[in-house]
This record gives sequence, C-alpha cells and structure tokens, in this order.
Amino acid sequence: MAQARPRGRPKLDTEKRGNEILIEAVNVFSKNGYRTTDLQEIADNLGIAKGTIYLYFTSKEQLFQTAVDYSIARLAERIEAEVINADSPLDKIKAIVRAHMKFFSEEYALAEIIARERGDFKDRAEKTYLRVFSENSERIEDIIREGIKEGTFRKVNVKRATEILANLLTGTIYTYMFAKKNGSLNGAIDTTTDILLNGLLNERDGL
Amino acid sequence: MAQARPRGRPKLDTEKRGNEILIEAVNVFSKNGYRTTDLQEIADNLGIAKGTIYLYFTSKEQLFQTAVDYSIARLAERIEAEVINADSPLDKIKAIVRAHMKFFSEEYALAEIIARERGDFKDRAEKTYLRVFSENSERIEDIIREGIKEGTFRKVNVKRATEILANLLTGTIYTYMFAKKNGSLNGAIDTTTDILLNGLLNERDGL
Amino acid sequence: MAQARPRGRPKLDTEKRGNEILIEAVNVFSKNGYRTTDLQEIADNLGIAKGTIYLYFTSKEQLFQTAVDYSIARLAERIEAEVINADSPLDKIKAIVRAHMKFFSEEYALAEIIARERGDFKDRAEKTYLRVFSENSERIEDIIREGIKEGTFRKVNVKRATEILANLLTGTIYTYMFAKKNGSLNGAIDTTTDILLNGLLNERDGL
Amino acid sequence: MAQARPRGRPKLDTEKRGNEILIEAVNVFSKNGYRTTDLQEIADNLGIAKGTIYLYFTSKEQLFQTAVDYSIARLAERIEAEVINADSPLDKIKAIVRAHMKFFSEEYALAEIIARERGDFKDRAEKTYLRVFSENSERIEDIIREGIKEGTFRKVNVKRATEILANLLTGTIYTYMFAKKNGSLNGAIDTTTDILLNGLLNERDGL
DNA sequence: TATGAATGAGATTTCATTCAT
DNA sequence: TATGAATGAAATCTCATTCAT
Repeated sequence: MAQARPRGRPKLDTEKRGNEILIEAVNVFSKNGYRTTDLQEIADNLGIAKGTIYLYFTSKEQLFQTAVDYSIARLAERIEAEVINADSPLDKIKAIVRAHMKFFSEEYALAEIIARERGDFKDRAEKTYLRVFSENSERIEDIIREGIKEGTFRKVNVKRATEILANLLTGTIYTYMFAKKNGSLNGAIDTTTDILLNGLLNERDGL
Repeated sequence: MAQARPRGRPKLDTEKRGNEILIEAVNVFSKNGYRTTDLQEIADNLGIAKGTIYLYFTSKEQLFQTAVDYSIARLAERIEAEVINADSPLDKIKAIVRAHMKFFSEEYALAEIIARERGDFKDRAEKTYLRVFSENSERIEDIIREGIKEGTFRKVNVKRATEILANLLTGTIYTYMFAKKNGSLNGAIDTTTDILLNGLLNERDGL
Repeated sequence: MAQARPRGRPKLDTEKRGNEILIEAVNVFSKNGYRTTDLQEIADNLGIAKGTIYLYFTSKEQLFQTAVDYSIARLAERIEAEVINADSPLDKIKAIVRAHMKFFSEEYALAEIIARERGDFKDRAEKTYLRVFSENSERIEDIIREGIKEGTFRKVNVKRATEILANLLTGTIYTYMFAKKNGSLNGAIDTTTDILLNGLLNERDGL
Repeated sequence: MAQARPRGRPKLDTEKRGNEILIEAVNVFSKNGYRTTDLQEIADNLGIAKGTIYLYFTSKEQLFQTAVDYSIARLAERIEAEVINADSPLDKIKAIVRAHMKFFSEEYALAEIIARERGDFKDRAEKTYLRVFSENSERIEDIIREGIKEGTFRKVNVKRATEILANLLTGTIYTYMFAKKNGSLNGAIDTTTDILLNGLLNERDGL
C-alpha cells in the first residue's frame, strides 16, 4: 500500500500504520471528497500527527489514489470470490452482477471513493476505469463467448455486450448509493440479472 | 442562471453576458474539474475581469452548479426532442437510449460536467441524479407500463426496470468518454437497444 | 523589476507598488537573510497583505533574486557615474575603487544582499558574479591596457591584474561592513588605491 | 566538536564518530548551503540514523557552525605551516598569500563553508571574520611593521594595509571557486603577490 | 456594469528535533 | 550509544471573494 519511499524516508518495517492511515483515508475521502478533506481530519481520527501521514504517503493526492487502488482491489477480490463458485456461463454472469451489487451495498465507502475519483481526477479515473475494465472484460468476453458456444446466449457482438455490461455495472456503482432506498438488495440483484439475461439468453430461462 | 437584474433595464445584454460566462464555465469546468479550475481562466477566455463573474453568479460553487443544471436541461431537451417523434412504447424506449448516447457523443462538455459533480458535491450530485431520474422515471415507467399492457414487454417489475435502464444510461455517461469506441455511434446505440430490449420484449424483435 | 506575469496575473499598470515591495524586501532580506525572512514581515512593514507580494513576484526566491539584481544595477550605476568623470587610466582605476567603497558605505543594505546571495544561492551567485565581473572586466582590462600603453602602468598580465582588482573589491564588499569601524571612508579609499597602485615594496622587486 | 561525553568512557570512539559526522557535514553543507541541507542526507551518506547526529551535536545550527570553525582552524594551520618556513617579512607576506590560495584551491569544501556562513548567519560570520582577521592581523601587522623598519616596505598605514590584504584574500575566497582559472595556481599566486608588492604603476605616484 | 488590485484564510508539505526502544 | 518513527511548528503559496474606482 505505502508507496516506494524517496531517499531518506524512514524504512518503515510496519505496514500496519500505513494501512491504518489508508483505511481512515478511505472513510474521510469518501465522506468529504478530495478537495474538502483536510488531512488533519484523518490524522485526528487516528490520533496521530499530520506529518506522520507523509511518512507513508508522498502527498495528499497519492494517498487518495492509493485509496482508489485499494478499493478497486477489494472489488476485484469480491468478483473473484463470487465467480470462483460458479460453473456455467450463466452462473458466472450472475455472480459478476451479484459481486458488484453486494460490494456497493456492503462496502459503501470503497465504492464511493471509486465514484469520487471520476469527479476530481478524470484522467486518472480514465486509466483506473480502463485498467479495471480490461482486467475484467477479457474474462467477461470469455464467459459470453462460452455461453454462445454452448447455446445458452444469443449470438451477440461479444465486445459490445461486454461493454454494455460494464456500463450497466458502472452506472450501478455511481447510482446505487443514491437510489438504494427502494427494496431489498436481493430483489435488485435478481431483477438486474433477469433483465440482463433475458436479453442474452437464447432459450428463455423460466419463462 | 443570470443573477438579480436591475428593474426596468433591458434584460437581453445581461442575459447574454451571463450565458457567455456559463458556456465558458461548462468548458473550463469540464476540462479541469471543479477544484482545479481557477475562475481567472474562465475570465481570461472571455476577455473579461474575474470580478465580472460575480455580477452574474454569487460564487464559484453556484456557477458550477448552474453549469450542471444547464447541462441537465440540455439533456432533457434532447430526450424530449427524440421521444416526441416516437409513437409506440418500443420506439419511445429506443428514442430515450438514442437521446442519451447522442448527447454524450455530441455534447461532450455538458455530459462531462454532470459526471464531474460527483467528485466535489456528492450530496448535490445525488439530488441532481434523483431530479433527472424522477423527471424521466415517471415517463419511463409509463412507457414500460404501456408496453406491458399492449403486450410488447414482458411483465417485469416496472420500477426496477426503470432503475436498471437509468443505471445503464448513467454508466454510459460515465464511461463513454473513456472507452474510445471502436465502432460507430449508431452501432453502439443499436446494440445497447437490442440487448436492453430483448430482455424486455415478449415477442422477439427480428429474431 | 516585477517579472513577466503568468497568464491570469493582473496586468499591473503601476510599477510603483512592485518597487515598494522590492525596496522593502532589500531591507528585510538584508537584515535577516533569506531563510529567516518571513514574507509576512515585508508585507507588515508595508501595511499590505502577504498575498499581494505574489501579484508582483512569483515566489520568495524570485523576490530575493530580483533584489540582488536590483542591488547590482545600483552598483553598476555608481561605477558608471564615477568613471564618467575620469579622463586618464589612473583616474579611472581610482574612480572604480572609490565607487565600490562608497557604495558599500552608503548603500549598506544593497551590498549586504549581494553578499547574502553567496551563502544561500551559490549557483545563482556564481552567475551573478560572472555577470558583474564580465560586464566590468572588459572595461577594466581596457583601462589597464591603455595605462600600460601610455606608460602609466607596468607591463602586468592584464587579465590577472583585472581579476585581482575584482577580488580586492569583492573582498571589500564582503568585509567592509564588518571592518568599517576604524577610520574614515576617504582614508580607506586612499590607502586602498595607494597600495593597489604603488604596492607594498619600497624597492621594486625584480622589476 | 563532539558533545558531552559520559565520564570514564574511552573517548576515542566518540571522537571518531563525531568527526565523521563533522567531515560529512562539511561536504553536504558545502554542496547545499545551510538552508537546503537536510540532516537526513548527512546521516544517509554515513549510513547512520538521523537521531545519532544529535548525540554529537546539539542542533543543525551548531553542527554548521562547528563545521565553519573546523574549516577556519584548517586554514589557520595552513598559514602556520607556510609562514613557519619564511624568514624575511617579504617571504612571510608571500607565504600568507600562498597559503590562502592553496587552501581555496585544495580544500574546496572547507573554503566553501566559510563563504556560505554569510548567507544565513551574518552576525556569526562577522565574528568569524573578525576572529580570523584578528588572529592573523596582529601577525600581519607585525610583519609589515618589521618590513618597514628594515626598509623592505614603504611607510604605509600598517592597519590599513593589513585590512587591504585581508580584503584581497577574502575576495579571493569568495570568487576563487567562481572564476575558473585559465592559468595555473602558481601563476595566480605569483601575479597576486607581484601586484600586492609592486603595485600597478610604472612610476611610483607621489612617492 | 465592469474592472482588477488587494485581501487573507486556509492547506499542503517539510524537517529539525524528540524519545521510546 | 544508536535507532528511526513520530511529532508539530512553521511558512510558502493559492485563489475565491471583495471593493474602490
């Protein structure tokens, strides 16, 4: 987490302190956004001095972006954990949708950080998006392709379909926190999956 | 968007100058984001003094949010213009998708402003989202309901389906600028519509 | 004095304010040195806000170095004013010595600034020195050369002699303020000139 | 230079470590100046912890000034070593000039430290100068006085002449590093001595 | 209305110094 | 003695906002 240290920076054996700061940074940045956050608040919450943060992170911006990277890594883990138990292409697609929506629901601050990056650091966010997208899109493409081959999915343009799924999930990140009031998480997952799949399925599922 | 205007004066000049500032604000905020934008840049681009901006807008924040509101109004107009020519529920849904995607494609800066709001003004962005959403969602719900009634659409949960469409479109806003499309805009519109609809349609369209 | 303004910096018609700041900067830097000087002190002395300084100078360092340049320009004027009234090479050399010593004596703060640069900005000071030196050394070389031709001066190595004169004068800058207690300025000028011209020896050594 | 040492302990190790720090401090301060030097750099270069420096020196300032004192002591040794072999007043003056110029040439960092003090510690530098000056000036005055008595030197104002010699030598310290000598060190020493002793004039002026 | 110089609060960042180990 | 993580005071610089003209 803590980045490569410039010369003269203490060789911090303990990543623990760095992680504490990172976690608190996620919370505070998530609450206030980048601009309005005073590193003093992070320091105060941890009961440390402001200067200490600079032993672990080179700048406010780098701390923020490390927090984004951290959040993305957590999301990736989520996806991994859900998909690993799915066998069929159908279940895998369901798992990916479920992973995203549970993540946004259960790790509010992490999701918020990702959404915030878009506003304050568009260029970095673009790279972030493409990184995440390309990491996942190949996997998704394979799933769709496999589903088409075995006859479960219609013969859609694989790349486009992947992109649309990404858009749907991204949009869900950005809006879920806003619209989350109505109904259960499971309901949302089910409906989203249902609509998405009934656009993909060749043979209608339980219809 | 222009501020308090002295009574009895012709309002045209005032409105014009206020609009010029607003348009330029859209461009600059869109390029830099809120935090990094120096009002001086807006003033310079227009060849006016920085203080002049304060004759039309009360603060940087208000200028930014006026720019967001402006962008949203433009989007609403777009939707309106597309939907008005559509008769069937099917065509209306297609029109809505098309309107969004053309907007993002053709009015880059306006779309970018909307996406940017999330970084620094999460609470306002939430309201913005809900406003756009509720302005549109009632219409969309009606369309879907109508489509279900006439047998075009499956019997889905109307509110949820509306939300999902919103997520998909929102996601497209946030990512459109990132994913340099390989194909044409029309292709993207068509595929998105196709996948969306074939999840909604009772009878498959052209399959 | 005030440097090229970055884009967006007010087009300050009035150099007056910039000059006031510069003069005060000379005083304060001269008193405290670079490091210990807080720009607040300069602002306070002038009854202006700290931020105002940044309308005229881009940074503390640039202000300091502008102050150095200013001091050097004043010294150059001094030299010019003294030398212009001298006809013979002999009188010109005397005038140069006199100009330096009067400058240090009468424009304490300006001289101090020049001396201070050496400590805090060695590289810049080197350039400063070489600039001043090369501006003057050609003139001095010409004077010495002329004096040799007309038989007033011994046939010394012209470049070396020039350098030695420069060293003597530079040393006087750096030490004059320290050693100025004993005796009159005129006495100091006379003796310095005398020894420079006549040397220490009673009987010329190997001449 | 080493600080309070626990009683009864062998002092050699302590002295050694303290000296290492001092030598490295000379190098780093000489390179960066006082302000820009981070004690961490000194520690890093020695492979010790920054805190260790504080076991030997009470503060950054004290370390710097110890480094200045050290440099001056080395210069004094040089002078001593050169003068001790000279018999006549003439040779002694030559030896003093030679000692200075060799010092600046061969002990760059030490000379640089002395020159640097002026930037941040003017008052201390004044004391430093006066200390060096008075340590040497009495000796120089004696030499000149002796030279006058035996008829080698002209009947100049002894104190003034001493001061002038000091200025010339000080100026040489401050500029030697700047003016990349074209010729040899010996050439510079010879010409400087020559002009100091014989002056510039062909025919003595009013002598 | 328009100007743009001036303001001054505020935030990031550095680094000498301390101190628990 | 030695370490090096932690401290926190301090200072530069920015820029939204004001206001006299």
